[in-house]
Amino acid sequence: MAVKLNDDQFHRIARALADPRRYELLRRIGRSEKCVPCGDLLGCSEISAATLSHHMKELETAGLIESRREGKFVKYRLRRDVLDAYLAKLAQI
Amino acid sequence: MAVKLNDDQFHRIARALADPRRYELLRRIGRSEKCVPCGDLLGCSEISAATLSHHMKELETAGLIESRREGKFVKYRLRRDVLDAYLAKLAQI
DNA sequence: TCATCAATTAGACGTTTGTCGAAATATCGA
DNA sequence: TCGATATTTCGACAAACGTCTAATTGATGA
Repeated sequence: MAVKLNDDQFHRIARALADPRRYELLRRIGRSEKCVPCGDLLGCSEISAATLSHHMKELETAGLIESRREGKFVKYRLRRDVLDAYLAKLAQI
Repeated sequence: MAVKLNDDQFHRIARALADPRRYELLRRIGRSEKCVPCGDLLGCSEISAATLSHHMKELETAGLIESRREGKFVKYRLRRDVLDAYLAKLAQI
Protein backbone atom coordinates (compact mmCIF):
# COMPACT_ATOMS: atom_id res chain seq x y z
CA MET A 1 0.00 0.00 0.00
CA ALA A 2 1.26 3.41 -0.96
CA VAL A 3 2.24 6.02 1.59
CA LYS A 4 -0.33 8.69 2.40
CA LEU A 5 0.93 12.20 3.12
CA ASN A 6 -0.93 14.68 5.26
CA ASP A 7 -0.64 18.39 4.59
CA ASP A 8 2.02 18.92 7.19
CA GLN A 9 4.32 16.21 5.87
CA PHE A 10 3.68 17.30 2.30
CA HIS A 11 4.75 20.80 3.17
CA ARG A 12 7.77 19.57 5.10
CA ILE A 13 8.90 17.62 2.05
CA ALA A 14 8.44 20.61 -0.23
CA ARG A 15 10.57 22.73 2.10
CA ALA A 16 13.20 20.03 2.41
CA LEU A 17 13.54 19.88 -1.38
CA ALA A 18 13.81 23.64 -1.69
CA ASP A 19 17.42 23.71 -0.57
CA PRO A 20 19.93 22.69 -3.27
CA ARG A 21 22.27 21.09 -0.79
CA ARG A 22 19.56 18.87 0.59
CA TYR A 23 18.50 17.92 -2.89
CA GLU A 24 22.05 16.88 -3.68
CA LEU A 25 22.33 14.91 -0.47
CA LEU A 26 19.11 13.12 -1.29
CA ARG A 27 20.34 12.30 -4.76
CA ARG A 28 23.57 11.02 -3.34
CA ILE A 29 21.71 8.75 -0.95
CA GLY A 30 19.23 7.62 -3.55
CA ARG A 31 21.92 6.71 -6.03
CA SER A 32 23.41 4.17 -3.67
CA GLU A 33 21.82 0.79 -3.27
CA LYS A 34 23.32 0.43 0.18
CA CYS A 35 22.83 2.72 3.15
CA VAL A 36 25.11 5.74 3.01
CA PRO A 37 27.32 6.60 5.99
CA CYS A 38 27.10 10.13 7.27
CA GLY A 39 30.86 10.56 6.94
CA ASP A 40 30.69 9.85 3.22
CA LEU A 41 28.23 12.69 2.77
CA LEU A 42 30.51 15.03 4.63
CA GLY A 43 33.38 13.85 2.48
CA CYS A 44 31.81 14.93 -0.78
CA SER A 45 30.52 18.34 0.15
CA GLU A 46 31.99 21.50 1.55
CA ILE A 47 29.74 21.95 4.53
CA SER A 48 30.57 21.59 8.21
CA ALA A 49 29.49 18.56 10.20
CA ALA A 50 26.99 20.70 12.09
CA THR A 51 25.36 21.95 8.93
CA LEU A 52 25.25 18.47 7.48
CA SER A 53 23.61 17.18 10.62
CA HIS A 54 21.04 19.94 10.41
CA HIS A 55 20.18 19.10 6.81
CA MET A 56 19.93 15.39 7.53
CA LYS A 57 17.50 16.12 10.30
CA GLU A 58 15.35 18.18 7.94
CA LEU A 59 15.31 15.36 5.41
CA GLU A 60 14.48 12.86 8.09
CA THR A 61 11.68 14.78 9.75
CA ALA A 62 10.27 15.28 6.26
CA GLY A 63 10.24 11.50 6.02
CA LEU A 64 12.44 11.43 2.94
CA ILE A 65 15.19 9.44 4.59
CA GLU A 66 15.64 6.96 7.41
CA SER A 67 18.65 6.78 9.66
CA ARG A 68 20.18 3.92 11.56
CA ARG A 69 23.08 3.98 13.93
CA GLU A 70 25.76 1.30 13.55
CA GLY A 71 28.26 1.75 16.32
CA LYS A 72 30.01 5.04 15.88
CA PHE A 73 28.43 5.61 12.51
CA VAL A 74 25.04 6.69 11.28
CA LYS A 75 23.75 5.43 7.97
CA TYR A 76 20.98 6.74 5.81
CA ARG A 77 18.71 5.36 3.16
CA LEU A 78 16.15 6.95 0.91
CA ARG A 79 12.47 6.40 1.60
CA ARG A 80 11.55 6.08 -2.02
CA ASP A 81 7.95 5.31 -1.15
CA VAL A 82 7.64 8.69 0.53
CA LEU A 83 9.26 10.48 -2.38
CA ASP A 84 6.87 8.69 -4.73
CA ALA A 85 3.91 9.72 -2.60
CA TYR A 86 5.07 13.31 -2.83
CA LEU A 87 5.40 13.09 -6.59
CA ALA A 88 1.97 11.53 -6.86
CA LYS A 89 0.40 14.32 -4.86
CA LEU A 90 2.18 17.02 -6.83
CA ALA A 91 1.07 15.38 -10.04
CA GLN A 92 -2.54 15.89 -9.00
CA ILE A 93 -2.19 19.61 -9.47
CA MET B 1 9.26 17.72 -27.02
CA ALA B 2 9.33 17.90 -23.27
CA VAL B 3 10.58 20.93 -21.37
CA LYS B 4 14.16 20.83 -20.15
CA LEU B 5 14.94 22.46 -16.82
CA ASN B 6 18.33 23.84 -15.92
CA ASP B 7 19.53 23.78 -12.33
CA ASP B 8 18.48 27.33 -11.66
CA GLN B 9 14.93 26.88 -12.86
CA PHE B 10 14.67 23.57 -11.08
CA HIS B 11 15.66 25.23 -7.84
CA ARG B 12 13.31 28.12 -8.44
CA ILE B 13 10.43 25.70 -8.87
CA ALA B 14 11.33 23.82 -5.71
CA ARG B 15 11.35 27.08 -3.76
CA ALA B 16 8.10 28.20 -5.34
CA LEU B 17 6.41 24.98 -4.24
CA ALA B 18 7.75 25.26 -0.69
CA ASP B 19 5.20 27.87 0.30
CA PRO B 20 1.74 26.48 1.10
CA ARG B 21 -0.03 29.54 -0.23
CA ARG B 22 1.69 29.30 -3.57
CA TYR B 23 0.92 25.63 -3.76
CA GLU B 24 -2.76 26.38 -3.21
CA LEU B 25 -2.72 29.12 -5.81
CA LEU B 26 -1.14 26.75 -8.28
CA ARG B 27 -3.74 24.11 -7.56
CA ARG B 28 -6.48 26.65 -7.98
CA ILE B 29 -5.11 27.67 -11.36
CA GLY B 30 -4.48 24.12 -12.47
CA ARG B 31 -7.97 23.01 -11.59
CA SER B 32 -9.50 25.45 -14.02
CA GLU B 33 -9.54 24.69 -17.72
CA LYS B 34 -9.72 28.36 -18.53
CA CYS B 35 -7.27 31.07 -17.56
CA VAL B 36 -7.84 32.33 -14.03
CA PRO B 37 -8.21 36.06 -13.38
CA CYS B 38 -6.01 37.54 -10.69
CA GLY B 39 -9.02 38.97 -8.90
CA ASP B 40 -10.53 35.51 -8.48
CA LEU B 41 -7.41 34.35 -6.68
CA LEU B 42 -7.58 37.32 -4.38
CA GLY B 43 -11.21 36.55 -3.75
CA CYS B 44 -10.61 33.09 -2.38
CA SER B 45 -7.68 33.73 -0.10
CA GLU B 46 -6.99 36.00 2.84
CA ILE B 47 -3.90 37.71 1.54
CA SER B 48 -3.46 41.29 0.43
CA ALA B 49 -3.21 42.23 -3.23
CA ALA B 50 0.46 43.08 -2.75
CA THR B 51 1.24 39.68 -1.29
CA LEU B 52 -0.72 37.91 -3.99
CA SER B 53 1.18 39.81 -6.65
CA HIS B 54 4.44 38.82 -5.02
CA HIS B 55 3.50 35.13 -5.03
CA MET B 56 2.32 35.21 -8.61
CA LYS B 57 5.62 36.68 -9.63
CA GLU B 58 7.47 33.88 -7.86
CA LEU B 59 5.35 31.28 -9.62
CA GLU B 60 5.88 32.97 -12.95
CA THR B 61 9.63 33.42 -12.70
CA ALA B 62 9.76 29.77 -11.72
CA GLY B 63 8.03 29.08 -15.00
CA LEU B 64 5.09 27.30 -13.38
CA ILE B 65 2.52 29.76 -14.69
CA GLU B 66 2.07 32.16 -17.57
CA SER B 67 0.30 35.49 -17.34
CA ARG B 68 -1.54 37.50 -19.94
CA ARG B 69 -3.10 40.89 -19.56
CA GLU B 70 -6.61 41.42 -20.87
CA GLY B 71 -7.49 45.02 -20.44
CA LYS B 72 -7.66 45.83 -16.78
CA PHE B 73 -7.28 42.20 -15.81
CA VAL B 74 -4.43 39.74 -15.68
CA LYS B 75 -5.10 36.08 -16.26
CA TYR B 76 -3.00 33.08 -15.40
CA ARG B 77 -2.69 29.57 -16.64
CA LEU B 78 -0.67 26.63 -15.45
CA ARG B 79 2.37 25.55 -17.44
CA ARG B 80 1.69 21.90 -16.99
CA ASP B 81 4.61 20.96 -19.19
CA VAL B 82 6.96 22.72 -16.80
CA LEU B 83 5.39 21.06 -13.79
CA ASP B 84 5.73 17.71 -15.51
CA ALA B 85 9.37 18.40 -16.26
CA TYR B 86 9.94 19.16 -12.60
CA LEU B 87 8.22 15.93 -11.58
CA ALA B 88 10.26 13.97 -14.10
CA LYS B 89 13.51 15.40 -12.77
CA LEU B 90 12.56 14.76 -9.17
CA ALA B 91 11.59 11.21 -10.06
CA GLN B 92 15.16 10.59 -11.18
CA ILE B 93 16.37 10.76 -7.62
C1' DT C 1 38.89 4.52 32.66
C1' DC C 2 40.53 7.50 29.04
C1' DA C 3 41.63 9.12 24.61
C1' DT C 4 39.67 9.36 20.28
C1' DC C 5 36.57 9.62 16.56
C1' DA C 6 31.55 10.40 14.92
C1' DA C 7 27.57 12.90 15.23
C1' DT C 8 24.36 16.12 17.49
C1' DT C 9 23.03 20.21 20.01
C1' DA C 10 23.36 25.03 21.50
C1' DG C 11 23.96 29.61 20.52
C1' DA C 12 24.98 33.23 17.46
C1' DC C 13 24.92 35.75 13.09
C1' DG C 14 23.72 37.45 8.44
C1' DT C 15 20.46 36.48 4.61
C1' DT C 16 16.25 35.35 2.60
C1' DT C 17 11.39 35.23 2.80
C1' DG C 18 6.39 36.39 3.58
C1' DT C 19 3.71 39.96 4.81
C1' DC C 20 1.59 44.46 4.81
C1' DG C 21 0.23 49.54 3.84
C1' DA C 22 1.08 53.17 0.86
C1' DA C 23 2.35 54.89 -3.43
C1' DA C 24 2.75 54.15 -8.33
C1' DT C 25 1.30 52.29 -12.77
C1' DA C 26 -2.09 50.44 -16.21
C1' DT C 27 -6.48 50.35 -18.38
C1' DC C 28 -11.00 51.43 -19.19
C1' DG C 29 -15.48 54.15 -19.49
C1' DA C 30 -17.79 58.43 -19.02
C1' DT D 1 -9.23 64.18 -19.51
C1' DC D 2 -10.76 62.42 -15.21
C1' DG D 3 -12.18 59.04 -11.98
C1' DA D 4 -12.57 54.35 -10.85
C1' DT D 5 -10.83 49.75 -10.71
C1' DA D 6 -6.91 46.24 -11.16
C1' DT D 7 -2.31 45.19 -10.48
C1' DT D 8 2.51 46.13 -9.33
C1' DT D 9 6.30 48.28 -6.92
C1' DC D 10 8.46 50.26 -2.80
C1' DG D 11 9.90 50.28 1.79
C1' DA D 12 9.68 48.30 6.08
C1' DC D 13 9.43 44.62 9.42
C1' DA D 14 9.35 40.08 11.82
C1' DA D 15 10.02 35.28 11.26
C1' DA D 16 12.37 31.48 9.16
C1' DC D 17 16.55 29.66 7.30
C1' DG D 18 21.48 28.22 6.37
C1' DT D 19 25.70 28.48 8.25
C1' DC D 20 29.40 28.34 11.53
C1' DT D 21 32.20 27.45 16.01
C1' DA D 22 32.20 25.51 20.40
C1' DA D 23 30.44 22.40 23.53
C1' DT D 24 28.13 17.93 24.23
C1' DT D 25 26.79 13.21 23.66
C1' DG D 26 27.56 8.42 21.85
C1' DA D 27 30.54 4.59 21.03
C1' DT D 28 34.87 2.20 20.47
C1' DG D 29 39.36 0.35 21.61
C1' DA D 30 43.63 0.67 24.24
